[in-house]
Amino acid sequence: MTEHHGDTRTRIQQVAFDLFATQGYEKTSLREVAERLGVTKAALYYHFKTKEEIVQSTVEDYLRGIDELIAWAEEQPRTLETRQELIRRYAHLVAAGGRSMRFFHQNPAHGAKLGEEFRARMHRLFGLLVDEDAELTEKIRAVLALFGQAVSVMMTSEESKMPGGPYEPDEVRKASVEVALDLLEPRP
Amino acid sequence: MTEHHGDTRTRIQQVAFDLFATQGYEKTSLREVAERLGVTKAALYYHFKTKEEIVQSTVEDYLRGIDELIAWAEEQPRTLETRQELIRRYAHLVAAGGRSMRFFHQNPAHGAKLGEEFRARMHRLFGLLVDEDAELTEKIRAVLALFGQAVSVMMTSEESKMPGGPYEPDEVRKASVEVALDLLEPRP
Amino acid sequence: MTEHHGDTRTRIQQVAFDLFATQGYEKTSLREVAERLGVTKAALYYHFKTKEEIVQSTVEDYLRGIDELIAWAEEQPRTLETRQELIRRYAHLVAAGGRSMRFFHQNPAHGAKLGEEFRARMHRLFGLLVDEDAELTEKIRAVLALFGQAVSVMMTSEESKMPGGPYEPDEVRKASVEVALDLLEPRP
Amino acid sequence: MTEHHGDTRTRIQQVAFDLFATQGYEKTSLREVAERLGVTKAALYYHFKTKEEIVQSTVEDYLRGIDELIAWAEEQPRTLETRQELIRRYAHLVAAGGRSMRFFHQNPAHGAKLGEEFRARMHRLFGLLVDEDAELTEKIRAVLALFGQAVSVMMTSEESKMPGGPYEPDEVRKASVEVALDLLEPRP
DNA sequence: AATGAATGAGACTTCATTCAT
DNA sequence: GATGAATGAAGTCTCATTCAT
Repeated sequence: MTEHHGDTRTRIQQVAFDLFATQGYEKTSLREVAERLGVTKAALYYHFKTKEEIVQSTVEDYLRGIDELIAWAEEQPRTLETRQELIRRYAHLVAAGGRSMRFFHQNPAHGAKLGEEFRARMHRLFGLLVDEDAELTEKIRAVLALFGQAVSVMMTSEESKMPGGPYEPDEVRKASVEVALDLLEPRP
Repeated sequence: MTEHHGDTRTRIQQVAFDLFATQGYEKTSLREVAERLGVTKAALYYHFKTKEEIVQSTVEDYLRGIDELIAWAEEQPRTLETRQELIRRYAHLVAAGGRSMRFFHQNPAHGAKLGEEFRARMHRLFGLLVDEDAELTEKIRAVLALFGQAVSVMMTSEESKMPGGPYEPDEVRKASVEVALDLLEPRP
Repeated sequence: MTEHHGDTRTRIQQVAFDLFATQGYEKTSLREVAERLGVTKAALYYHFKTKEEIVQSTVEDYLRGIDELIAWAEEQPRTLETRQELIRRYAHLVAAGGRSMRFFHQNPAHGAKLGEEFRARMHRLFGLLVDEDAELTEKIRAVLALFGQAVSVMMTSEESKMPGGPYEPDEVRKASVEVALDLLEPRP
Repeated sequence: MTEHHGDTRTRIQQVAFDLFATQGYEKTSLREVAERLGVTKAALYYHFKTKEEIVQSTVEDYLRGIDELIAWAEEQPRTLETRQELIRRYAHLVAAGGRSMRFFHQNPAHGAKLGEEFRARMHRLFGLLVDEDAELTEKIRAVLALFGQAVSVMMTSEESKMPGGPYEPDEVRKASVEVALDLLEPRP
């Protein structure tokens, strides 16, 4: 579905997202994006109808990935094995999501539309990990298992230098999954 | 230390923060805050020199609390017992922080100054929980033990309805601490 | 006519005028004046009805002095001797005017009222120094004879450090008068 | 060096400066400028980054002219002949300066930057006209020779109607130069 | 495929001023 | 004699967006 408008389009998305993730969506003006690309603001409007659309188009794949994951999980039996696989797959999504994923977690309160869409998906994932009548501690464990995947990616990024780091993305993903699986392990 | 400017000052902080936490700092205009309070924008400027100052002044206590916690921990022996107590105390801070804490976690990329100050503190807490040469999984566990406290508060708030909820703040705090302590438990 | 409202009134005038002369009337806010005095803005309004009134009341004496000079000159015969005495007296006024005089010359475009009143007086003084059908060079000499008195005072002030200075006010006044009288001397 | 932004840019400078010179920089709002041009305020900001920049860009040529004059004079022998030529050239600059020059002399206290830059140049010109250890009267004569050029231009302008006027700009320039040269003439 | 010029809305902020106490 | 709290008007500036070229 990603039309091939040359590569300016892609460069816009990249530059815009790096800025969005660093400074926030609101704080980043299209003037800034345009300047950094060496084009005019108007050029951005040739490729995208609105500022929001830059976000949407970039984030689309990521959201679709989550949707597919949800769809898959809903067809599986509600077993521990499924839950574990869910985490494993989600970790891959998050790791691949890169920019997109960073954006969501850095701009949670980001103007209604997208923010809400993202939160909705998180809730459904959560619902797939834990029963409504489960113990509170179990619920918290589930939330952390989920959030843990994002946190790990953040820890990897250059800016938020973590002591001992930096780590290889893959190494981090494996470790977070390990921690998450442990969190999902049933307690006596 | 908070001067007694009557109570308009306090009302401004409350209204402003509820809006900041809900819609984000940038998306919330002082016009909105003023209208909701039934005063003019200029009135806000009588009490605070700048929009940022509304945030700063409100968040001050919370940050100071963390600073004190850090100071305390740095004087303790680096034992498991200390780390556990650190989490317990941090959980109390977060629970009491309410508005302030919500703001930080919802606006992490918020304009340099405050955002950075907050992140710096998180790093120091992290450094107190785990050694620099520890296993990566242990580090991730530490981060989650910390973030877990914030996540819990969010789960309590009305908007982000969590299935089975809402829960009592106290109940949630205890549960998150339990999960966190478990995460800190040394693995073989 | 200067009521004796204690001395706060006078202190306000002094502080205000130093700021007006340094930064300009518009650039100086009453907040600044009040702060430098250690009182509230509202206090200024106890002593003066408006910002403009601070100026008016302070400048009053100076303008009245000029008015009297004009009145005096208009009763004298239109001789060189009179013109010379006019300059001498004007030089004294300017030297005594200090703050007031500085203000006028630093804020010539200052909002209609006062600025215009001042300019009108300059014109009348000018008319007393030179005939309407005189040579253009003679007119220019007259203007400079007049302006020269103000310029001298400015040269004395600390900020606009003049090489070789600073000079004694009195010394400067005498020198400027000398130059001015020379300018008025009839040319062949 | 002045980029060719079409001619709106130039119209802005003209309209703005006429207002600045008439009412002062502070008293003139960009709303006023925009209205008089039949554009929106935002249009001004397309052409100039700030209100101050409108001034700067317009005044640039004038300041550069003075700089060149100073540079020239500093390479000449310090003779009476040089000083006289300095005045002649300065008179031309001032006459050509028109709007720019009017602005400086009407807004001497204008916000630090530009005002200070202008004053600095005046000081250097002054230093070129007179030795540091000269008689005080000689210094005053030099200052008047300099200021005289500006005063003349002001006298020409429509608003400050001078009796017997209005005069031709060129006629005025010649007369002021004559007066100035006389002021520079060495006294016994 | 992109630019130059412009707009309308609205943001933060500052100011002179008022008035009950 | 002065303050604390507030206001209304206005100011500078920024932004997302449009459109003819």
